[in-house]
Amino acid sequence: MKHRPTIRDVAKKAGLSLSTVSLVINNRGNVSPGTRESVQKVIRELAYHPTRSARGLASKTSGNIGFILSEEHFSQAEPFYTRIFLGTEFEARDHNYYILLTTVGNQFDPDEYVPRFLLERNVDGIIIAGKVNEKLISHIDSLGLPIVLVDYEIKRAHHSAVLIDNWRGATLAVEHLLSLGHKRIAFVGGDIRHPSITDRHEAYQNTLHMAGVFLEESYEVTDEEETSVAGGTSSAERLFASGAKPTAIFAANDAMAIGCMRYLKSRGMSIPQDIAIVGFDDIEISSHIEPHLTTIRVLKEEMGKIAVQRVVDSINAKTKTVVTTHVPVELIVRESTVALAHVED
Amino acid sequence: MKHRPTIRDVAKKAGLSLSTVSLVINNRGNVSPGTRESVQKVIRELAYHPTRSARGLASKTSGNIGFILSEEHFSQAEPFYTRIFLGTEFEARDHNYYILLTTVGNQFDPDEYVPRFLLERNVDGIIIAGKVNEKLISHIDSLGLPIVLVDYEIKRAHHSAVLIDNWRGATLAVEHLLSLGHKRIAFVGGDIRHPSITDRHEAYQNTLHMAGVFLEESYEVTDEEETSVAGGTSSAERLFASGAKPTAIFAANDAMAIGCMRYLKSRGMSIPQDIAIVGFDDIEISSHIEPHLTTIRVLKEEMGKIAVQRVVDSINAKTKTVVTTHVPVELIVRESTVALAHVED
DNA sequence: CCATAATATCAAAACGTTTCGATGCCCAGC
DNA sequence: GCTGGGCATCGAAACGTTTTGATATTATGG
Repeated sequence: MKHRPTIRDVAKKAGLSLSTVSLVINNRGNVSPGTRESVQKVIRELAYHPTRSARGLASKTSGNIGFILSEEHFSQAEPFYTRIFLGTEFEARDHNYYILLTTVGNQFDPDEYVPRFLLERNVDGIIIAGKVNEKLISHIDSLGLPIVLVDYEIKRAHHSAVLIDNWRGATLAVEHLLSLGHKRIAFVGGDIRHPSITDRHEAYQNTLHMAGVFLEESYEVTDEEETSVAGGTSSAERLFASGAKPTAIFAANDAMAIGCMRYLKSRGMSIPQDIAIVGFDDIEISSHIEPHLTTIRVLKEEMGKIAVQRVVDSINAKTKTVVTTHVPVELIVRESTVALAHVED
Repeated sequence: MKHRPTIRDVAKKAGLSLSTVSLVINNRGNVSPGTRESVQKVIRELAYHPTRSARGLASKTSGNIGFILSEEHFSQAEPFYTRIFLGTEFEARDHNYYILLTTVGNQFDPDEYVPRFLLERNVDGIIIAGKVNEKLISHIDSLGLPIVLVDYEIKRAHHSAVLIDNWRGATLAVEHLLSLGHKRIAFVGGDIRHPSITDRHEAYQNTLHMAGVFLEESYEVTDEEETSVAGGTSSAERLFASGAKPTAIFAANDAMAIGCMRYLKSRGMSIPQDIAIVGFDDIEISSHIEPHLTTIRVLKEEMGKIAVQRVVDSINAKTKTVVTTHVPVELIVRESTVALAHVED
């Protein structure tokens, strides 16, 4: 008996059939309490543990959850989606799943490349973080795998999603600036086609509108390709080149806010005295950069955690139900915002 | 034909046996070029792809690599090992492996808890990051799985390891301070039992010794439990309480350096004018904190990458060979160090 | 030209589970 | 006393590959 014990060994020692042992292992079927207990005893004695691949083959189940992220988001420094991913790793453990990570390009052609774990039937459900090609999503749908979207949304198709309360976050941010006396509040957007950014933009406009503040178009820079630090710098540059004279900037995320700060500093403006600035996401750097950035806190790990719960629910559910969760946000006031010194305008 | 094609379908359509098709798939055995090609053609036509669990069951192989991290290191904020982990995720993709992550406590009792992927035979090799219980390591050894250690080392047992060039890094750091005219250079250590910290400590002592600098024991604080920000703060406090009058501090890692900075600032000392400080690791915060921290850069993602290469090599190798890699380090001079203003002593 | 070796292919067994349908049993209901 | 139905258990098939050993064919060397 050099080999690891198999379910066969357990059955033999317990004097029962394979099927009964299997039923005990999976807590299923009608097994008498006495039998159940004696099987469990034998399992303990032999230190038996079922093999994942055998189990997978027989039950068409993998015990894994696929995590899909677009390549551009999984850059070394990406502080946002990476956190969500780590959140899923934590939570998966408690549900006895493992996370398989893959990245995908912006394009998707099922004849060209399909994530390996899909081809190999190696996942029971999928978590998609951020924006990916919709063809990929419908391809996964056609495989019948449960999908949970994180920080992304698709209008027509119905999928469970874990979303940021972007509208409220952006509203909090702009109201904070308004309450400090700012009126000429610029918006710096990045990739405005991402649903999250779109929402933040609209909430920005709405909040100003409700407050009776009307600004020229030049106060909104929304044609930047990348919602990144570099994008923030170039957006800030164009903002000021356009002739706008903001006293505050609301950036669509912390990366862009940091990019703006970089530009402002390079032009000798001081933050927050000359320009106040608010970000969104509360990535780790934000609390260390100088001045510490006022921002909207998003619970990134929490989003990953919820995503795992959702996808596990879907895997176990017989009936397909979609659930959309909006995780709450919080305004974190730090040093990059201060009351407007002298009221102009 | 509603189902996914199996290897059987391929064999039938190609007019060959299962075995031959399998040989083609795995690029093995003697298959005539013509046959090989026609099989590949059929595979393409049917869009066939082998199933992971079936393959796993038959070949006793999982296609996964286990990543083990101690719980305390996988805290939400842990910026060091998390990076190594992400590095492995990247690299694994290129080798057609997936990474399964698990955390373990400081204690290890094989009768109590064993990582699930070991019980389920769901990994082909193991990467261990940082310090974990040695009993766990020998338990894995007894399973016959290849192990690669990252940022950890065990004297007696021989395992492949990916290590930081701690000696050189610490030497660079201290020499940098010496070259700026500092002599009273304190060392703040944290968990001195971790091999990496030990090495840094010894290199610190050696470098001072070579330079003919001799300091009292009070300049070394090495009895802190945690190599963390909090540990840094409390170490700094005790350093100054001991009567030492350092003009510079070499902290065993960035977290501790940041902790020290926190203490120094709270006591109204200015960095680097009153006290220069050097860290180790170059975590992301270090380039954003004020003043930007001078430190030793460690290529964390690179370490993860190398670890994957090593473990994949070991998996494929018939003969067990151990390889130790020291990844190079680099001194990054930022704002927290400056030449000593007036020479004392 | 024969013996041996290398090449190409195949049939069958093995991998370790889950699941399906069958079977016997005991008990409730009429 | 018979019938139908849940309960507990079982035997066998199924899951989709790889691997092993056999066999037929072709090449190689003396």
